[in-house]
Amino acid sequence: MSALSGMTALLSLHRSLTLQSRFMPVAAQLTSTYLARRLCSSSKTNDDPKPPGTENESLLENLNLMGVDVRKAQERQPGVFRRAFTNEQGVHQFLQGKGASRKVIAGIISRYPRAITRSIAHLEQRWGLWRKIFKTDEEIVSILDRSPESFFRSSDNVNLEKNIAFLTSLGLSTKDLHRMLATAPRTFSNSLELNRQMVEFLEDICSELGGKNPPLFAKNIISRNLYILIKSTKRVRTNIDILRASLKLSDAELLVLFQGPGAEILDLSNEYLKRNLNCLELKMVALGYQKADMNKLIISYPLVLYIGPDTLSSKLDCLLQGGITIKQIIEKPKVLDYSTQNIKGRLEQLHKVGYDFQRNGINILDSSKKRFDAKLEKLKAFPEEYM
DNA sequence: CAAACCGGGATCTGCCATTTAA
DNA sequence: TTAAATGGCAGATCCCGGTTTG
Repeated sequence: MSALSGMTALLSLHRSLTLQSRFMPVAAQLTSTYLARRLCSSSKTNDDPKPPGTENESLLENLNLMGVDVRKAQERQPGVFRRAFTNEQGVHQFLQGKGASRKVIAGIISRYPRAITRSIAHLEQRWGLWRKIFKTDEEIVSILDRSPESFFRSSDNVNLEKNIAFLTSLGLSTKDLHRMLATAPRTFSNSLELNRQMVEFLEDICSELGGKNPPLFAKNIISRNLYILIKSTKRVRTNIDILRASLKLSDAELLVLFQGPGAEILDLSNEYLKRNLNCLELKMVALGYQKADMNKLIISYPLVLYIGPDTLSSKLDCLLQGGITIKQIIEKPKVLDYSTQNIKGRLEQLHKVGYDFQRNGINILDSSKKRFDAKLEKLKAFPEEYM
């Protein structure tokens, strides 16, 4: 051991790990290291219940060599550091083999230390399940880098497998599944039961509203809002209630709204949704419009409720100052998609060429930069057509 | 042909609280 | 009793362009 520890300082991390694991062939490590460590520590410190000795120190040393933020890791999951056995070397090698850089691996362990309690066999299996959805290891590594917890929080591979089968059975396309695992990876670590509850809840809503095809309703909502399954049914239910009470639509209209564009706002935090609803109403009333106008806006463009009060307020003011009416915005709400900065810039450019919004509408604001610029060139060349 | 419609793509974790398992 | 597993929460848009329509 002393020769080893003397050398590690000079060796690269990779080599030092390789060297250390020579004492235990990787294959054997999976099953036997737990025992080996146990035996090792108990032989040294017989009846001391919490042997501090070499085990914990070698863990700390390994983690430091890997560049892990040990302090942070200990704060997050102290229990991991009291374990008799951890598999940091195996996990490191595994991730390295999947193409994760040293920095990425360190980040993963720093943020989710429990990762080092997983065995290689377990990781291989889990990785294989993720690979049913992702085509490359790189994709998975990038998700782990972003959200280590999503991959490591559950050790239940059977549950993961069932989740994949369940989500597939809903009629979600492989593309949907791919996007879901990429953007809301936590969904796959949910218990199957939790996911099932949300789906059933959505189906119940459909039935409640007199819908004829609850499974399709649920599927539509999920594919339009990939985050829905990592929200609580309580949250979604409250949002549905809030919208139902505020918009006063018929059941049929609600059905269309929720599985259409409205799906995107079902996962907002309840308070946020309420606040935005209130602020929007205040703003509309202040501008001299009715609640019915607001409802029309929300129904055709529910994402308006996604916009924070300050942003929305300044965006509307900006449009109004540019000579556009609320009525026009209600007709073509997609303009609200664009940033206030963008809108402001475009309004200025259009004013310079004397564009008449009353005559020509505001659709021009809802276009990609390329298309807008092309249009603007034409306006400069043939201004008379628009004056 | 241009305008209008419409959906897609980027991205959404990291922490705390509670329940369950050993 | 401890650690592991699991559930839940807050946070808060913008842009592009393929396809359809007229």
